[in-house]
Amino acid sequence: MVTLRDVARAAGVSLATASRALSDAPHVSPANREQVALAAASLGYRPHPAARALTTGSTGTLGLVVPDLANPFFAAVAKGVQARAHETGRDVLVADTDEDVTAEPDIITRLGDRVDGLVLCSPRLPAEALGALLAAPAADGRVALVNRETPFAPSVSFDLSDGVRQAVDHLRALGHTTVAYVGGPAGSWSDGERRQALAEVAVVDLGSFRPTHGGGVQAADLALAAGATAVLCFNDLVALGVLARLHARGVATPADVSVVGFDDVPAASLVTPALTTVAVPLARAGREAVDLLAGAARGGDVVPERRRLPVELVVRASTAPRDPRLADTTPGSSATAPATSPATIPRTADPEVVIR
Amino acid sequence: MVTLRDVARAAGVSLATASRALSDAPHVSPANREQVALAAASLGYRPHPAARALTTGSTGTLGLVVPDLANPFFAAVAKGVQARAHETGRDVLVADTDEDVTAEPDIITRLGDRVDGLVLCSPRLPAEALGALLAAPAADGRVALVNRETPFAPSVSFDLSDGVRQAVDHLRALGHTTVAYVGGPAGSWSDGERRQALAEVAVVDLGSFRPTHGGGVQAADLALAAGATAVLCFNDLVALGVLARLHARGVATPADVSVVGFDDVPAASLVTPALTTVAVPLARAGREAVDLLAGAARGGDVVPERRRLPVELVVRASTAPRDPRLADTTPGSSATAPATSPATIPRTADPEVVIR
DNA sequence: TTGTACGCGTTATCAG
DNA sequence: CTGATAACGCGTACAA
Repeated sequence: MVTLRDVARAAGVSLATASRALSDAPHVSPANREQVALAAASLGYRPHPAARALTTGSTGTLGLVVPDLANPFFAAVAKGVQARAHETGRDVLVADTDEDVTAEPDIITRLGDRVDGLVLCSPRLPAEALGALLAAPAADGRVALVNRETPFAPSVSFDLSDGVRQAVDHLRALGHTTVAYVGGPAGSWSDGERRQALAEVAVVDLGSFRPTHGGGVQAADLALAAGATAVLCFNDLVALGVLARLHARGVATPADVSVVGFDDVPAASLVTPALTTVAVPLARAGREAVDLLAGAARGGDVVPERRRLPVELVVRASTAPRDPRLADTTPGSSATAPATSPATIPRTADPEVVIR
Repeated sequence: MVTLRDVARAAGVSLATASRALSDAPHVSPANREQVALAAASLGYRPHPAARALTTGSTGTLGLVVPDLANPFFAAVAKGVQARAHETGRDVLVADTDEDVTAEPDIITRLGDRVDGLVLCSPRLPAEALGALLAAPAADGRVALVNRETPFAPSVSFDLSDGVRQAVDHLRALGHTTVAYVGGPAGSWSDGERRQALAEVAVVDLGSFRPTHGGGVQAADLALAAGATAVLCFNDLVALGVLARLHARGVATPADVSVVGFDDVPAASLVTPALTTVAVPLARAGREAVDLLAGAARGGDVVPERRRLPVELVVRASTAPRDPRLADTTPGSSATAPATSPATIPRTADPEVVIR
């Protein structure tokens, strides 16, 4: 292994000068600077990361924690984090918690010791646990959240409420009066955000479901039972499940019922019918989270920056006018569900149909 | 920050004793051992990774290089690597090369300095470049390959030839006589492996295509033009493209033509019709690659271990008998393509139909 | 069994 | 502008 010592010797200077020359520090004669650069290049010198980390205190490494790398949602975020980190000369240490929320704190702590900053993408971690983690002085200003917000750390999330509005507007414009919402995990920040917008737009809430294909299959039957002609899903995976179940039961999409997803993962555009969905800038969120890490040196009790990225409805083939023959008559006159006053939002696994 | 020094002081012993106690080394009195453990626990001591790395020479970190984290194929491998690394107490540094083969060597070198071992998943890196990387003494026994083989490093790959055989047998059993193969990237190891099996089973080779949805769309028309009633694809993404194009052109799947994919990525089971595909144990490959790293201390010119994992055809809904009415008559009598002697395999981007 | 002291490769401080 | 030299936190010969 070639060390700085070797470079210094070859260049005929001291260790200190060699170090300064290579780190572009001032107080080095142009001549020496060049000699050192030359020697370093010809010897193929590469600084020892651990040694450097020991003295400087910074590792040149970022950490990323996700529940599941194989989930296209997190994969996209990871890709963004990775790209931005590399652009800024840093590497990224990833930890896949495999959806195990209980193991998360330990994993985060362990990772935290080895990195300069941490990007957390843990939708399911309870708020208290998250707060405790963020309270540790070591974490101060060194962690950024994605797809979730907290008073204790900067974050990059999405304008999900607006996404819901765009989707519902789209559906209403197509003449759908009874649209159902297939919710995501109960305590999840992002599901709450979606529901917030739902409160303003009279939708049949089917309850909470696992954010998977299976969850969608389960929800599809409920949506049909509720007489919905359009269903808005927590995410694309769920929407795909709904699509599959609908197809299996012989109801045509989008002729009989329209389906809208969330996230716009790659698979959304590959299925038939291609999924209408709310596109969310996942990779961009990852990139911006990295940038937030750098500028997060909040001295004292400055409120952490919260970025909320815009989302955009992508209309594809899974949505269509409610009924071609009725396309330009007045809608809303034949709603089948009884009008009820807005109740508290049901977030039980046992779906319950209410009008909101 | 709490250092070993603090622990030693709190336990009333020297640094050396504290160090030994914590690393389960011998020559420590039970009493002291306990005192140290207690002190460490109460102080919340966590060894400084960089300091440890500096003295021991090992970082407790593994590296993983993939072309695209968002590709479900690599995501699955990454997940396996991650899981196994964590089980063995190590972290993993991932590098997404973003399909940029030219940048790969640098990325690998950079990463190589920061890790104890490297798992390489670079299907497109030219053999010479790979050889050069592996020739570096620093790489000796510290890198394992996934989905690719070389004489210079251990590897975990798949029995792709057998997969092709299983797929073709399945198709033949269903009465298909004209089956087309949609190839992957020309120089790719795994495409070569598939083609090796094709040489034995008379198939219409459509040539090489980009391993994407678009590649499949492009190939579908060619398959139709070639009069194929069944098409075997390089991977699931391509197969999905074929499916989509077929659907768009009004040819029914699997009634008119059967489609088989490769890899069994999650999306394969989510589409309609669900894709018949050759399942490949991606995550397992990732895990085993990690294990190969550990035992790869090959002193001298021992030949590196090559593991080849079994694959399995998963029959779903995208394949069916060629023609229900002819299901039990003798097949092969009405092949439309002219019989030609096996020629060299066309691997140009300009597809060329040949009988093999 | 225990403690002292040195070294790992760099950066940073402080005289020259 | 330059060069000794002291950390950084830990592991480990070596001596006690």
